[in-house]
Amino acid sequence: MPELPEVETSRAGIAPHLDGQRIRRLVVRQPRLRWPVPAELAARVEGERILAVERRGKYILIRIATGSMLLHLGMSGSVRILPLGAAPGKHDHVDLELDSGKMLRLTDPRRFGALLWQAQGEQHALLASLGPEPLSDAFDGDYLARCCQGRRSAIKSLIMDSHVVVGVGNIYANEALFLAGIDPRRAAGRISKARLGTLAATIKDVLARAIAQGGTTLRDFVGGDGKPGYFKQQLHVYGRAGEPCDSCGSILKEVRLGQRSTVYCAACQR
DNA sequence: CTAAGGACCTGTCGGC
DNA sequence: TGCCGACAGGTCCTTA
Repeated sequence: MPELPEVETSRAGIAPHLDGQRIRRLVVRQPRLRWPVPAELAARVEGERILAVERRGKYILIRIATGSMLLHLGMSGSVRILPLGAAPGKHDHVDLELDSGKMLRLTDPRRFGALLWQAQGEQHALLASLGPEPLSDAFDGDYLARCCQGRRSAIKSLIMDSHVVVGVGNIYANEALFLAGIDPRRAAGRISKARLGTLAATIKDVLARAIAQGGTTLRDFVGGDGKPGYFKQQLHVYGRAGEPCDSCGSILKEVRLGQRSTVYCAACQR
């Protein structure tokens, strides 16, 4: 479900409800997510006050004095703020109950998400190897060109690699490559530095615009405030195979790259 | 080291 | 209506 804009929308939606709240109880009904929810997590966080709700890549970090809970939404995860006592559904795996009388509920049908613990002053291995934030100054054409140097894999696969840059998933990889006019199948190492500069800029642009629109709602994604995202109306290629290109009218093609659906315009993208 | 494929899990949809 | 395969917003891990 979530790429960076959806995770940021979720973070921003839940943060006002969590900031400064004391954690009354952590209820884990299903610990078997991508990795097991640590058995001692409830004991670590209960009674503690939430100091901040942050984000690194697609991880939401709920910070308390002794460390942070790391929340990843995987493919199908979402979070909602609900009143205490709301009856849980089949896929409502975790509730973070607050003194305010509300709770943060994690729902994740496919269970590719994760809830982990990072002690204060330490960095979890999953975060340690992440690339820069796409909206930061550290991510630019020079950096991207260095990553692409000598690489034969498809540029689309490379920009979706979280060790290169975080937050670019299948929707926005397709969109950014369309906007940059680059064929998603092109070998990363065979693209000019100037074009990679354009690509870095379009990645920033498409992500920033999607965040401003509250993300992309495909099925039932809603931010923590319960509102859907409105970016779907602005998608040029994702989910549009067989339809005409917005720019030139050619029929958009679909191929599979790294087992992911890839849609592009053979006329506009080279 | 790189690149490619499998793995994890459930729900939904299209075709027969 | 029922069954079966393909596919879905992620990404780590294994294999070659």
